[in-house]
Amino acid sequence: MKSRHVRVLEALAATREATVQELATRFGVSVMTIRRDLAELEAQGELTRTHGGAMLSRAGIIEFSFKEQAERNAAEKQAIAREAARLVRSGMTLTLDTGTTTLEVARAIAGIPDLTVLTSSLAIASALYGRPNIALILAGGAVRTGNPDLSGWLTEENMKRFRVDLACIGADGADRDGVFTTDAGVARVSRAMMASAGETVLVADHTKFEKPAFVRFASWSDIGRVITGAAVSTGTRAWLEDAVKEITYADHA
Amino acid sequence: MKSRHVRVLEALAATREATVQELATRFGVSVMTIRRDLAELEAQGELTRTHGGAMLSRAGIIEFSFKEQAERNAAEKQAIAREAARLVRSGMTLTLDTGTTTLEVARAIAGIPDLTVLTSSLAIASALYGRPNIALILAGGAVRTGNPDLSGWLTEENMKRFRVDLACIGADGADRDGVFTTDAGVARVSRAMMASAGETVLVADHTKFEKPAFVRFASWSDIGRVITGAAVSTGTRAWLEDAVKEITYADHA
DNA sequence: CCGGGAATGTTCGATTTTGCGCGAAATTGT
DNA sequence: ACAATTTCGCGCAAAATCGAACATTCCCGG
Repeated sequence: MKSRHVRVLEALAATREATVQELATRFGVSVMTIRRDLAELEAQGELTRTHGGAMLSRAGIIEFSFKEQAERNAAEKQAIAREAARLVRSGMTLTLDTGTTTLEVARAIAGIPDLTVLTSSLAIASALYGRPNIALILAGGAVRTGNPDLSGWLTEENMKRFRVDLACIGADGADRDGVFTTDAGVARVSRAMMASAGETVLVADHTKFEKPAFVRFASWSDIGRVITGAAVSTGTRAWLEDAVKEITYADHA
Repeated sequence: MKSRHVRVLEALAATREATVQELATRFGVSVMTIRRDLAELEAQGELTRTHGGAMLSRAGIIEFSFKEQAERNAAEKQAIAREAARLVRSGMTLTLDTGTTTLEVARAIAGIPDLTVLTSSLAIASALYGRPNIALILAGGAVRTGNPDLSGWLTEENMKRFRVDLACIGADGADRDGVFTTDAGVARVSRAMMASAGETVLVADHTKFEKPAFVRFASWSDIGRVITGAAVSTGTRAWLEDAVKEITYADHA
């Protein structure tokens, strides 16, 4: 039933409006069920009901959607994000890398006053869009297919034009030799981010460790701080604490 | 058992949602076991339970919304967009300005093969995201508050780095003296777009004419072609046809 | 081979969701 | 303005689902 709510909204996102009858046959339920769905969604402010159907809410607001990849270890990532947010003070400038973990960081810092955020992720841009307390700068570049983010030479060059207090970067893998990602273009963007930041913090959940991933874009000497989950193995902690000065193990009870 | 948790998430990553029954038969366990799995995974924030099954929690719908008169003259704007799409051939490069009319143009050209689109609008980027036939480049810059688009010096400089076949620009107003918009930053971006395009086409519905709007960002000599609605007054047509070579009046029955 | 604990299966009452009938309300056509 | 048509929503009953308590099976070290 909850899933049908989402589907109704998706249907409306495409056609802008739909009749009760259409939706009922589309989902194979009775009209009364659709009516109840629409009533709830209207109560949530998601749409506006009309006679015989519904249209997208708030007369004249258009909604668009990017698809974000399925997220794993959500609770751990949120705990990591909360720790990362503690590094951020009012008035700071920071860059946020692409990734689901950094997206959680974006959500965690959304309430801090007077921030300037530079990012290459459209997902993060969406999450912070409309916040009056955050000046949001999107690096230009080619939109990657399949992932809502930017990469390419333009993205890199744009990154080099800025200097920020803190770079918050993610990763697809990490081992003794350094930090990895799966996409070469994203790797170059991440390097540019680190180069123009006063401090670099790596946010990565425990599953990323001991798992290399195609492109090594940073060595541990480039990383000033690591925030990860409490579930990292003791074996990993051994060499990690040797390679990086500041390490935080975020705990999600 | 831990492996089943992962496999449940994998199954959901594929189908985005599943019923308890499906999962139970799929893994050869009882429904109660699946329920317990789902309860744990929900506690970890990995998914959202529904009645009868579960769906991905952060199955991320990323939303940009902007408040403008969108439904106003929607049919006319779509007719204009269809005409504009006829100018676009496979293999072309083009820039799309911010605005609801240009957004309709983006939707109209979404099916044309092998296009390269450069835009400053997050709404357009959203509409064209995921299309394999369109190489999408987003100009960098500051995200405007209240409107899902980019402006500022970075946006302008990025625009200057490209040369495209066609620039499709919108407007908030137009009169004998030229073309207007309400935001000075957007005006500068539009100017940069026109400067780097081989041809410029203005798309604007009939309500925009005889209505200046703060910043004049183009004179009629900069505009190669105008596409508007059939409802423009004869008085306006008189001077417009004198100022611009190619004019198309799109008709929406 | 045995015992303890965790995972799984089963039963059954409570909760939620769904569909239908009918009168009220709204929209449309004349 | 009036009437015909469509749509809406409330109450109630049927169906499905959920969750707690208890029984059973599996795993693993001693």
